[in-house]
Amino acid sequence: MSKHGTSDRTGSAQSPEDPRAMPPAYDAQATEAKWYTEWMRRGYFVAHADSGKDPFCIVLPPPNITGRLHVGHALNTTLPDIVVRRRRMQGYETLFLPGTDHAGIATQVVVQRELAQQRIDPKDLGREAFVRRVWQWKEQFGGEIVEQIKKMGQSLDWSRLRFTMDEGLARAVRVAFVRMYEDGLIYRGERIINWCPRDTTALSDSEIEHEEVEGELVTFRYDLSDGSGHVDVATTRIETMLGDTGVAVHPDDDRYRALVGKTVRHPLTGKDLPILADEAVDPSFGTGAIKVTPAHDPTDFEIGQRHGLPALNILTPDAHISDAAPEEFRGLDRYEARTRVLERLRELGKIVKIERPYVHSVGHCYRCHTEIEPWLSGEQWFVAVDRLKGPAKQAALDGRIKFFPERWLHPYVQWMDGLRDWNISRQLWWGHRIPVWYCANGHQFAALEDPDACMECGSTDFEQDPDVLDTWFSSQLWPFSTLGWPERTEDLEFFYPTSVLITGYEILYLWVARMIMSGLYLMGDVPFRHVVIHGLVRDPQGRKMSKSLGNVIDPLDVIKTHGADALRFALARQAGGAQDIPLSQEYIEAARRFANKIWNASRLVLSSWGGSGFPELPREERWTLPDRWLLSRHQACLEEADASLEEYRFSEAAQTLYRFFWSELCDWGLEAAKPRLYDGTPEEREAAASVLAWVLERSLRMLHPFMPFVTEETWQRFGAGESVMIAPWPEAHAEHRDGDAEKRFGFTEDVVSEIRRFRKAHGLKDSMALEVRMFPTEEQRGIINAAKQEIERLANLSTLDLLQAPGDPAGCARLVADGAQLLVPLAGVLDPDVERARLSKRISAIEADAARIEAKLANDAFIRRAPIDIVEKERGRLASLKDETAGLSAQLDELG
RNA sequence: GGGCGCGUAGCUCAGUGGGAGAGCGCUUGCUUCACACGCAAGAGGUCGGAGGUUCAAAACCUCCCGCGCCCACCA
Repeated sequence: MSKHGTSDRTGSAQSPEDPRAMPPAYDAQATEAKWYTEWMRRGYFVAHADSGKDPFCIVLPPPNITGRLHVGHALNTTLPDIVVRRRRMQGYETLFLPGTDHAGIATQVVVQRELAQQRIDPKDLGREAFVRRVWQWKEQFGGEIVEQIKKMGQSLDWSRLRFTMDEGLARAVRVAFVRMYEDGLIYRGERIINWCPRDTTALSDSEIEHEEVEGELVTFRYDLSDGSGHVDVATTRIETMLGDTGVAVHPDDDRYRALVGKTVRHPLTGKDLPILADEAVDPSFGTGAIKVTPAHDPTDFEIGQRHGLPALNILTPDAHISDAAPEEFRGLDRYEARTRVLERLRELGKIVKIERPYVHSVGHCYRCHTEIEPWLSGEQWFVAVDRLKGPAKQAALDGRIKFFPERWLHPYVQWMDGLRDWNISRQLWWGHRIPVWYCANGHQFAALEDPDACMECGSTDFEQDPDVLDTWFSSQLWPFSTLGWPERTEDLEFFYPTSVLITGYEILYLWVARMIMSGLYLMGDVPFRHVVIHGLVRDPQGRKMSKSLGNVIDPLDVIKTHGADALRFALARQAGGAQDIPLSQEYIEAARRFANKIWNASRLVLSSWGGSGFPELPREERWTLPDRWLLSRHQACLEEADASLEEYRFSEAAQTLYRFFWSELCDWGLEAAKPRLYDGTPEEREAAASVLAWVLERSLRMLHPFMPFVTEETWQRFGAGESVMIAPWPEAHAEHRDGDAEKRFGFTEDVVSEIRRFRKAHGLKDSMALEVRMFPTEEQRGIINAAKQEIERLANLSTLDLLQAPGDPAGCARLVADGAQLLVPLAGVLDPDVERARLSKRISAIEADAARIEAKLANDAFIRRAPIDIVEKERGRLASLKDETAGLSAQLDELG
């Protein structure tokens, strides 16, 4: 790449050899293809733990390898990249660490589905062959995912790419498991778990999605065994009564006090079931008595435990009626059984009433959406959370971990409070196999390495637990397992705790909360200091993106047509306050146009600026009013963007930059500089170009985290360094803030706009230069003199004459702008009707304004209580409005 | 049952105590030496409703209406 600045390009025509030659339209495709490779080649993404800089680390939430990414991932990777790129420019040693997640159940399901299409039953393949198939799947989609992420421009350190089942992380999982096992935090137990009958595996509480379902609440009758009466109980799952082993009432319930200790007779099995008293029963619900089904309901299981009731499991793993039930129901699936049991009870006259529809909440599998069965599946592995949740809660409460936005703290704390032991065993093949072995002599042991013999007795007759771990068990280690834990690597020492975690609210509990627990337990410190929660990307109608709706957007399609910068900016511009993001074509197109705007603004500035390197401002004495205004606005933009980004308010920062760049820099700053750029003395040209170059170059740096490609491509043309990626984040210049310049330039904007309005109202051609006279106040005279040629150009005036005495308004159209009277000697040629309409409209608008202010000022309480500067401001506004109406009204009178 | 978010221009949304904003769409004019992926001007809003606090409310408080989400062992 050739260096620039060896020749003076000012005013010279662009030639193909000119390295600054820029075509009139920005070419995102070419630029993006070029720069990502180049950044990689130069090693900009690679972190160095020994650089001596302060560390800044974000681990990417690892996408599942279930398939290609969707635009939700574009958001998920872009927001952290924005943060990382800015911190890198601020001089931190940044590590943005990529990886993918094996996503146990989710991936197993998609691979099974694929096999099903080839009519292959995983059981026929066997465990090992099946797992090999999944690894093949991983190789394909893991690779595609990486390519997708690269296309988005994310500055991830690919030399540290990890996968939740790679060798190092498998080791981490083992060490974590064994440590927790030996510490008594992991135990094996038999209790009711959430069972997905379709995936035939247990699920944790967090993997259940509750949904309102219309069912029926059936109240049926249990007759007392001694025939002396009955107890009525209600249920929404009548088939489970096949597994009833008792009836329970509240101990203080007088209605049933006499029945406690007696038995009822099961109408379908003939067995006697005890009536017992337990605090868990809510006497105010239904009949106040409940059927107890220990094998199929968590509450009932606990009641059964307390009272020594047997657990009668009447369901098979795929939710058919098991052999434990009476013969006539065996083999039925749960819904058929529901109907049949109801029929039988009705025949027996045991149905008391049926409430239908009865809306209640039912758990569904978060992967396949099948109704969950609370089920006694046999032994499962659990993480005991009591010792983990306290510290995890405390870390958030005392601010060691901060949530952005802060309102997510409360759901987190509440979730921790209500947390119960975590079921981590899954009856799947794809995942980290539980590192526990059982020997023929009944020993059970956990081991870091696959053993050759039983660690207790040396027996070689042993086998490993067939289950795998919940995929989130490995995910929870992500912030440190990826850095090398359990080894005390340089990376781990340097980058842990990581700085920020940025992710969607949907995995706050599944993932974020657990990383905090495990980080505190295994590392002794929080896994990250800030948690930034963002929303979900939705379709333009606000619907979730899903394959079944067919509204999934592949980020690569967007990038192909609009560019990665456009996608990034569109997302960032809408990513505020953890709100969901309805991603519409319009936003993306607006962002694409913005990239083009950046390109063209750069084109203009670079064609005028002859320097090379970081632009330097001219001496302050040379700054014109538009310069001062622009520098002031630019500084304001930096301050606002910085403040927003420190709090991770991406949309706010993006909007601030967008507005400054387009509405201020381009619409006014560049336009106001043109008189000097095109018609000024060489000194004026250079000064104007330098100010623009200085502001633009810094603006490109500020925009770089959002739009890395277009900013790099344009920034290169300054010849200020290797890459904008590693250029410093702009330093603040508080001294550039200039309220006076902003006020004065605001006046010139008003004058220009007023003249443009006038021209438009009368349909005067843009090409027709107007002559305008004014008799300004001293203050106005100063302002006009400071920006006369700018006003003339912006409003397309032939001359703007400043009179020494009030001019004769006869024959002139009168305009007012911010209290200043402007005379346009054109009255004779203007349509009086149009002029009258124009004047009337302006006058009534002003009068409405004035009336409101007058009412305010007439309010005694306002004068007394409002701050003096507010009152003065209103007085000033009123006075100037009065001035304006006076002139306009006079003219209206003259027109008759 | 508990908690949270949202309701502002036709659409999507920003705006948290002092003159109602942006993008897109719409109307009108303009190929002017960065950009028609553009420039300029304009139309369009009882800021969900009702009370309250305040000199002053789109913003703060209360209630209500509507939409959405999360949590919960409502049998």
